This record gives sequence, structure tokens and C-alpha cells, in this order.
Amino acid sequence: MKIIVRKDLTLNELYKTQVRNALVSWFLEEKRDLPWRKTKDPYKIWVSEVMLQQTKVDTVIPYYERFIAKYPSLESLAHAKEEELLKEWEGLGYYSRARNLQAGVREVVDSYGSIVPNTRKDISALKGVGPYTAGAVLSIAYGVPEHAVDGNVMRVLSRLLLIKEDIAKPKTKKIFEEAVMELIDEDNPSAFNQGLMELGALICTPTKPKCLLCPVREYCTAFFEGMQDQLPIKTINKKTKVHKMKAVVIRDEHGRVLLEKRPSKGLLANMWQFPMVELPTATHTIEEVIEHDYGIDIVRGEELIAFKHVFSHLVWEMESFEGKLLLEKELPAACKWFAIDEISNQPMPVPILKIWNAWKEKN
DNA sequence: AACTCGTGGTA
DNA sequence: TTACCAAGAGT
Repeated sequence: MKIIVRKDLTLNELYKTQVRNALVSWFLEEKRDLPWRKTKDPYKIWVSEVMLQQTKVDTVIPYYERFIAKYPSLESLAHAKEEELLKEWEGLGYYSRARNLQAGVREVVDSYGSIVPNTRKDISALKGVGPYTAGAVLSIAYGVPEHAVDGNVMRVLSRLLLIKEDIAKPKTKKIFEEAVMELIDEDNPSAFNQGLMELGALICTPTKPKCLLCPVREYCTAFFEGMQDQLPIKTINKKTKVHKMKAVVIRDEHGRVLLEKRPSKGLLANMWQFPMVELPTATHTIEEVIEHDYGIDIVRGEELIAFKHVFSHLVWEMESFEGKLLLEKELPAACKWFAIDEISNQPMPVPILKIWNAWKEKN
């Protein structure tokens, strides 16, 4: 067997044909039965691709089912209230995905007659649709031969074609996009693109790839060289910074609970939380900082739970307490009192849900 | 280009 | 426990 890989990634025609046929045949035979594979509705494919960004298939499945049941069409999502939308997204993370998805959907409803555009130029202009999602929707929903390069595809192709560039570098992705356009099956770009990702998920895994089960093993340069465990090349990232946070579940004389809506940009944007302060030093008490930040006097009650919550780039070392309102002066506009049975209707991030669940168990 | 933006699972 | 990962996009 002789594998020919030129530096410009132009590949031998016979090699390309054999690889794409082996990959597509394997995918059609072995593909998992996933909910978004039962439809070609561009909207539903779009929803699934956004949910799957940086998120495991097993995590996405129940969210996708609930989301499509609640928002079965572009119009239904376009008309949804943001708080209800975020509630559906609660626990899935990367919440700007949800708001960007709705913004993109509204663009399609308003400017494209509710037809998801079928060119890379137009679909890429939609909010939240980047190079990957554009190619995924185009190829899977419309059968357009466009690249959809994600982490799986870079790992698979780095091994198949022995590409040693650092996949952590943004500009490296272009190499893989060109490689996909060289290899892609123009008769079935949907199965080809999904096949690359499915292969990465099931066979060509980050560690311990199952090469003996691989449908393209005989075409794989890394396997031929015994280098599959050395690829892809990926530089490591830095460590996260720790924030010591203290949250308080404050009740007023009516038994209502105080929530605060986070700013519309940044971490956990537009999500609700309990009043929370960061205490890097011990120079002030929680009551003092709460009074300063929220314009209310409280008395601190019993401790609820303490835990560490790890985000992608920072850590909250969280402590939480009960609190009782003594005096309300100038409540910030982002704050609002809620009856107990209304709390669960507000979209809250996982660490806040943890505190709320601890409070409910105690009370 | 480098940094921001969640969460749960795994070695 | 630490580290890394998983169908990326916005800034």
C-alpha cells in the first residue's frame, strides 16, 4: 500500500474514492439512531448543531427532544420569550448560544421568508452560525458539499492524512477545511461529514483509538506509521482563576425570596441568581458588602452548602447562607422579590440551582 | 490571535 | 484530585 499525500493536500483520485466510499458505507451501516437524524428540517438540524457545540451527544438528546416539542418551528422559536427560552436551555451551558440561535431564527423569519438560506455566505451571516454550523446545516439538511470541521474531523483527518499542525491554532482549521473539500463525497456530503464526526466519536477517539475496527484503517497514514496515539498535535491551555463567592437566599417579611438578573453580556448573561458577593479579603462582613452592593440590610442565617463550581476558564468557590431582610433602601433595578413557587420558573445556572435545591431540602 | 463563554463525564 | 475533554462562536 502506498499513500500519496502532497503538501498542498491534493490527493490521489483513487485514494479519495476509496476513502470516501469506505467512510460513507460504514456510516450508513453503523450510525447511531439519534433524534436529529430522523429529520431533514433545516431548522431542526440547526437547533441540534447549536446544542452539540462543545457538548456531548448524551447530554444534548433530552434537551433537543424537549426543545423541539416546545419550539417545533422557526416561527414558534422566533416568538418565544427569552426567559422561557433560557429556561429550556437551563443546565446546557453556553447560554449565549440560545440567545444567538433565537436572533438567527428571527433573521430567517424576517428576511428570508422563514426559509433557512442554503448558501454558505447567507447562512454564515446569521447570528451564532459559524464556519462549522454553516457547513453542517448546508450538508446535512440541503445536501450541499460544504466542509463542517469540528474537533472530531480535525482529529480523524490529522491521523488519516498525517497532518502535524497544532489544532489549537485557529489558522490550522483552514488546512482541514481544504482537506475535507478534497475528500468530500459530492453525492452524499451529509453522510460524509457526519461519517467523519461519527468515526471520531466511536472509533477514532482521542485516546485508545479502535483502529482494528476502523473502516479506513488501510488508508490511514498515522496507523501505517504507528503514530495514531501521537496525533493530533494540540498545545495545552492555561489554568483557571479562583473566585471566592458568597451567595445569600434572602427572605422578606412576606416570605418572598430575592433574585438578581445578571447583566446581558458576559458570564451567565441574563440568568438569575441569588444576591452574591465576591470576598477576596476578610476586611468586610457579608452583611456589609450586601448592604453596599444591594442597598438592603440583612441578618445572616444558617449556612446552606459550600462547593466548588468549575467553569471553562474560572472557578467559583461558593459558600451559601440563609438571610433575613431587615431594611430595604434602594434595591438595584436587576433585583426582584419572588414568591417561593415562582423561583423555579426563572432560568438559573447550575451552581445557583444547587443552592436552591439545598434550601428547599432544608425548608 | 487570544480570550471568553458551561457543564458533566472520564482517566 | 487534577486535567482534559465534547458536533464552536463571538469579540
